[in-house]
Amino acid sequence: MTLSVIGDRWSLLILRDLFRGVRRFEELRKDLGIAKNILSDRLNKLHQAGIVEQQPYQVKPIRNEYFLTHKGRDLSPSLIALMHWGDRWYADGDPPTILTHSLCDTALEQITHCPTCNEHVNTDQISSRPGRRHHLSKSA
Amino acid sequence: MTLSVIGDRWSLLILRDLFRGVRRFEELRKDLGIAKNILSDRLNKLHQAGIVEQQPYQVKPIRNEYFLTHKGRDLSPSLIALMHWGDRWYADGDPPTILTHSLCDTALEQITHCPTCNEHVNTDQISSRPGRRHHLSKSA
DNA sequence: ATAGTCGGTTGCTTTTTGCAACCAACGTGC
DNA sequence: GCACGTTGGTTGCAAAAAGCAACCGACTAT
Repeated sequence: MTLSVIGDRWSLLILRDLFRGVRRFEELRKDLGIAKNILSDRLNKLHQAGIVEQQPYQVKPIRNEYFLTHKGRDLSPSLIALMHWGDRWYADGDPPTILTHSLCDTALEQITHCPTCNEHVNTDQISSRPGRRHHLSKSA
Repeated sequence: MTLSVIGDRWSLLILRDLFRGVRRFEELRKDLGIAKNILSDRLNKLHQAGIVEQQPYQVKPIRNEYFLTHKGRDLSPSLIALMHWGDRWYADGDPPTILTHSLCDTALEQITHCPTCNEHVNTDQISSRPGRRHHLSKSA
């Protein structure tokens, strides 16, 4: 499910840019180097999925600015985590984008937390178990 | 960069399965419904990218089990975040996979944390600023 | 020995993406 | 008012990626 929405070459990059405050079609296209028809298609699909909101800043012809919905902003932990991963393993200088706490401008961290032990959990202390459903699905 | 490695329809799903403990080719194929040639290709690419490790459990012909490397396990915060997002917005019952703290079997949480304020940050308190580099790149 | 499974590879079809051309409506200069 | 550039698209065609079916060698179970 999740990846049927954002699991292509461009959607996450578009979302990252929207997150970063890029709003207009042409800005997105230039920044990402994406073909216009694909960008158009992805923005519409993300809109249909309720992740992106279109706000016309002009009618005749309709011209939109693109914003993240609540559902879209709710992807931020994923984006932060992916960006940090890229920074750790592919850093060749300063990271291109830093997400910060708007109140103090500090770069944010992602923490995996155990509510029972009330402590930080690092990656080799993570197990997995299936949910109650029988069939496996593509929820992530 | 990041998305040139994991930004396709299957890689994240494969990683999620590996994370979940699926080890063998045929298991992956059945679970995901992916074509064999694509699975073969993705596993090789992930191997080349240093994300997946191949351990032969049989020679003649060589047959591998697939494991995550440290670099691969380091994607877990991203996977957790994406799975949680899917659970929140597309839940139709119990989540298909639950990641837990191996010490106490509690389902894990993802927290966005500000090291300066030393507190949890929710999505509408997040800003972004560019890193020092001039050109924009695809690091996440 | 026969059948079935596992982990692939090869070749072909279908789907997705990329690219270039085009277009309508606006803004800008004159 | 008119030419010219910009923005935000759409359309049509070529290229790349993914899906599908067939095959294959080595093992395993009967």
